[in-house]
Amino acid sequence: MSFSICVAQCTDSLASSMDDQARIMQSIGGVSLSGHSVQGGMALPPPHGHDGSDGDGRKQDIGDILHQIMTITDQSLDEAQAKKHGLNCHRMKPALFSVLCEIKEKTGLSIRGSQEEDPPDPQLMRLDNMLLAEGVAGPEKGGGSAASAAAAAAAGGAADSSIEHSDYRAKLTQIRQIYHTELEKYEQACNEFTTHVMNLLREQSRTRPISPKEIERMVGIIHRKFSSIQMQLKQSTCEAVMILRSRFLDARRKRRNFSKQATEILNEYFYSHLSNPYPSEEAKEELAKKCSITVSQVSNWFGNKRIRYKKNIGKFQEEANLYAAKTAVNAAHAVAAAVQNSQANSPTTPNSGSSGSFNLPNSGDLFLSMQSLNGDSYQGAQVGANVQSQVDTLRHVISQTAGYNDALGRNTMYSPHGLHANGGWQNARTPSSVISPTEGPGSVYSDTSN
DNA sequence: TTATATGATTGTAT
DNA sequence: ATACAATCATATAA
Repeated sequence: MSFSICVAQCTDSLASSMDDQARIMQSIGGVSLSGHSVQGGMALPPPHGHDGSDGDGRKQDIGDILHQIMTITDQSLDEAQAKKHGLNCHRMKPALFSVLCEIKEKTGLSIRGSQEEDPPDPQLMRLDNMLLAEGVAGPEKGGGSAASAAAAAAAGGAADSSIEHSDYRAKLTQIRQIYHTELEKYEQACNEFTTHVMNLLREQSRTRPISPKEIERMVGIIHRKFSSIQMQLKQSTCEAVMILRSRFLDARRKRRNFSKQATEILNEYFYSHLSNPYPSEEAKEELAKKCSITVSQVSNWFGNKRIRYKKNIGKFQEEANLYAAKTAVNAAHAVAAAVQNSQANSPTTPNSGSSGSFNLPNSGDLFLSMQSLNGDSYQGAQVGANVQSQVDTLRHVISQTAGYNDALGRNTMYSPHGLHANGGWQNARTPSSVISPTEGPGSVYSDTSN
């Protein structure tokens, strides 16, 4: 797609258009003018200074002029210039010119121009919309190209998500840049060419019958040609974007399973927060760091896990038991320490951090896990209940690592108390503050059905 | 090979 | 914006 093609195409249409005119003129010279009067009623003015009443001479005169006009393009520039000047000064020129104009008007040549206003091409609109949607067209986000590239890089570096996306964005920016410069180039070329042609036609309109309307038409032709070129540009840009997109999508689709360790960590968190498996932003960041994955991957993982767990709790029971036991083992130590600590401090006020704000980094999680293990309701006052009893429960749980399932294949111990039949954990969004008074111990197992 | 598991994407609702 | 649900496409187990 280059300017030269464009010019060539435009020139083609110009040439063909001019051919039309030439043909018309030929027909005028050969037929119409040879008659007594011109079609349309306008008679030729009487030939001044020509003594002969001889019609043949007059015809000859006109024929000469027409011939000169027709052949002017065959001659060298200087010759043509001279001829042109001569013709312009010819005494018959104004009359002939006006006659030609009139005839041309009547021949209906300009009818073709009537259907100019092109309806908005649906395909072009489609392309425009897509480019807009992809952020190629439209306002440039983030200022200049360098700035936006930097912004993309910064976003990719600082915000977790798009290390892989930054590359995509950079490429997209590149495409956009090319698109815009090309577009500008075309616009400029179009304007240049238009003014050039207009000047040319204006210049020629002194010797040829060219109406302003026709110039307008010609400009229309040029513009259409250029816009078709623009469409090609848009199309290829779209294509490039699509290719880029699919390539990156493919790359992202080519998933790799997380490492065993990462899955372990995620599962541990999930099952120890079974009542409310919605890690906060900070928690996600920490998990992401621990698992060496991105935060959005953590989000994805939890999203998938929640939904898949909920969908088939029975299937995950074993896993639940496993991780519950695992966290319990860890908890045992931590709690033991906590017990010692609280005993040393004050028995009546165990760690008041019921919202998971223990001093120890993990103890919040552990508490929740114990609540789950307990089979008791998991909120508020229970958190502050006798620590020793929780330790007992832990021992109990640890002793039966296999667990036991009820008739529905659900373990009676590790069901998520926050999970409700109607659809999930939503009601337990804020674990530390939500209290479910209606839910007594034992009643929590009857509501998980699928 | 098929079947299941799993990470990612998309569309939708809130 | 976030979560959910459905779905895709691959990875891995059978």
